[in-house]
Amino acid sequence: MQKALIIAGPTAIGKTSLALRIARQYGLPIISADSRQVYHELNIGVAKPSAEELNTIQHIGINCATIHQSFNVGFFNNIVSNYLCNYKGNFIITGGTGLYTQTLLQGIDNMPKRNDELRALLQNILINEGLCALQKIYFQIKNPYPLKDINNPQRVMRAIEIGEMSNIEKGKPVLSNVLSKMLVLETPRKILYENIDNRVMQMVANGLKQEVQELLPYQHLESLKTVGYREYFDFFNNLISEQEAIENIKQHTRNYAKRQLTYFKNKFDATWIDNQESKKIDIFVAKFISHDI
RNA sequence: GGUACCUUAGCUCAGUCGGUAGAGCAAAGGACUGAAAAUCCUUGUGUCCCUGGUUCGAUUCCUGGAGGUACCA
Repeated sequence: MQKALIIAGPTAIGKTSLALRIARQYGLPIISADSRQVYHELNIGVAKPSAEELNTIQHIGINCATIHQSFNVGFFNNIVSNYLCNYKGNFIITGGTGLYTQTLLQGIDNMPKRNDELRALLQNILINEGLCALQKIYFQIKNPYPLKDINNPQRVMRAIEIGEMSNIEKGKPVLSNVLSKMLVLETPRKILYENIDNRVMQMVANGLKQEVQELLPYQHLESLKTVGYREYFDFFNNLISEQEAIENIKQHTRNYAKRQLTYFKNKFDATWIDNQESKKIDIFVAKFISHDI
């Protein structure tokens, strides 16, 4: 049976390097479940694997979109689905975007796609009349998408976009015929936060500032609402010093890592292993990949 | 050395016309099926710098001290 090893965990914990190592060892392709590495314009700030690594090992889900497109889970699902039409071997899934991984496992229901015109309209209502106005629209829907989070403008807008739930069909998970196992890398919180700070400094040393500067004309795109870019935009817009921008990047990356941990903890059935325990990790991987089940 | 202002939650600061105090950020926890590195929710007892005084009662007013900032010398 076709198998997928899923490597998850918070940012800066070493998912990419582990995935590469295993990919080399077993000759497996890597599917990247990362909502920012899809954009070919973003490199340093999204900790993308190097060009050389991308050339040596087959990657799916990297450099497959442009920042001018509003990429989303739907696109991601299709890309992976198409790939698996022709590929029947084992593979690795890695990346920090929990939603993307979850969707592969659980499927995405056949709901209306994103509608940019409607979004623009709703966005206008939100700005001019406030969230209450959007909530009113939502409450008028007869059979609405169930919302737990009525104070979340993004969610309310999406629910309005979905509209009546009556015609929604269940989607079939892309991985429905694949045997999968998930490994979440972990480390004490304090060490994780130190790693994050160090990696941010590494990104700065690698030229993050220049990468962001070149993207300055596109700073308002949704794809650039991304940690590492936003903060440097603030610097280039003379709102904060470069030092402050770097501190903010560290801070926001830590916040992000925490959200990822919450997601992985509560949405998946996974094995958690300390990222230092490479023997344990190797055994886990070998057991899963090598043994016939 | 003189004058003025400041000292309150881990940080930045509100505030109490005298009845022991609250925002933002952080932190921790949580939600999340087409923006997900996004977006949203929950959680705030801290010698209110120290000392003495006035007062039923002081973090709040007054005295003295310590530390800081600015300006003048």
